[in-house]
Amino acid sequence: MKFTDLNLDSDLLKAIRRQGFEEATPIQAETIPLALNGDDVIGQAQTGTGKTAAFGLSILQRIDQDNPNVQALIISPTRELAIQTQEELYRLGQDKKAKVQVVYGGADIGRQIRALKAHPQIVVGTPGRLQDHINRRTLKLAHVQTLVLDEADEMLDMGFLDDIEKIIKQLPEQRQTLLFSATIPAAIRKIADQFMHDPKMVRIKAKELTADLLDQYFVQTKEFEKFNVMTRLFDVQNPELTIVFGRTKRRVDELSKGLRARGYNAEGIHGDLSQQKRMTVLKSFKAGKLDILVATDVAARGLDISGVTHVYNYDVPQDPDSYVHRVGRTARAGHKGTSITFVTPNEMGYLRTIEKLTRLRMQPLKAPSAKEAFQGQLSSATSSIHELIDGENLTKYEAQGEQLLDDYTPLQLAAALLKTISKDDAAEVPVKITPERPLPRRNGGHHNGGHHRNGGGYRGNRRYDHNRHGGHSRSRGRENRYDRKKRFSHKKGNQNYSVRSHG
DNA sequence: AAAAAAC
Repeated sequence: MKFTDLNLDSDLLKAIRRQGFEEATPIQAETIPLALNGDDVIGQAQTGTGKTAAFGLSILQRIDQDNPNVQALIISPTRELAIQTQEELYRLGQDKKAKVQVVYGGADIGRQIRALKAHPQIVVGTPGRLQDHINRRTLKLAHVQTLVLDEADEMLDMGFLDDIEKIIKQLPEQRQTLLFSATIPAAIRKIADQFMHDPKMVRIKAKELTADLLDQYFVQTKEFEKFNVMTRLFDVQNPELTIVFGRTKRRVDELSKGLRARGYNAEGIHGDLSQQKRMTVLKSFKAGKLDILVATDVAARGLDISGVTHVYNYDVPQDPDSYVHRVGRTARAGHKGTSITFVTPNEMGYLRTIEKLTRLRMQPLKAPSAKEAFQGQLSSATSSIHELIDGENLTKYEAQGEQLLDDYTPLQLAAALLKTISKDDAAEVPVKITPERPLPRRNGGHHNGGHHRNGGGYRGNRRYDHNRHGGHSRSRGRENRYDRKKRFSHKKGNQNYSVRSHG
């Protein structure tokens, strides 16, 4: 179905066209007519199916841009998702001149208050800060016509039920409610019974998340050698846009620090970082200035980052849903993706459970040997140097003869090669990652025993003192494209050592 | 058991 068949305003069609969309996704094709008709809708769909535009377009169509009141409210589980939703609505609503404001915690509330005074017609936010604005009476919801509960199952899991109920009580009874959720457990049904009127179900078949586009692997490895195995895999695969998921915030800190110590271009993101930091990290990852994003599950759901090639699960995810969401960050929009999950021998049961419940299969992958990793590094360095001398400027260099020697002496080229492979290089920095407490037993449903408090001696917290080696960055950031002299490190290529050859 | 979310 094409967007032009959906009875949308020319303003919206213009925005859609400008973004290069033509075909509506299944969730859009089914949801938009219902929502335009004013029906309540329960949409069962994973992220990445285009559900933001599904509710966004119908909201924008029904908005009265001459009415200064807040007419639509969208509640999101995480700040990043709220920001992303606001951005998408802004893009779709530009020609319509509808104002969209996002509010979330960890950011200056004064600025948000001023922005809310400027009369946005659509407000996107996270539960806590929305509640805060409501209490301060800086957000008035008396004229809201449409409420969207995005990632509703997620919000319930996070314990937002109370907040959401409180917010809903501020809304007019006469309104439209759109609820989106990947799963529809009993608790969601209850919310629907309580707060929705004769909702229409739109169900998108659990997107065959896989098969052709996503290559899923697992690597069996002992806890203490995981980190080394991971960097070897990086050396073999040359990650460009890679997300590494860790189980805890502390782990994410240690992993990103360790990766930087070994010269990888990595940054961490989790809920204890300032919102400022979270935003800059995500932004630079999206812009390709960062090769590796190390994240807790804060980044597992809903985030749409184009071009992610690899997802690593440094630890087996706690629950199957988490696995599905994490690996769903790659293989998006028709692109291929690879996921690699590390599993210790006694966690194999978890892996099998995930496979069973998600009906997904992971292929075993052998950890690369040190030699293979070394060859991977060598190959990267070689292709870097090749790029220096015969990349886009080959013809120029050929025409100018000795110009090459002026720019890069053979000594410099040799040094570049050596730097990448040298024993003194950052690649050799030993990194110690504090072992995590093992996962609780799956059966029985109750966490018996094992209730040590955090820091009860278990996390002995011996920090490794990394030698830092300044200067040598493995960044292949796109912004450095023309800064050739600095770019002595690897570049992609290296197909020979692709992970698929082990499959 | 952990993560997310309001100061």
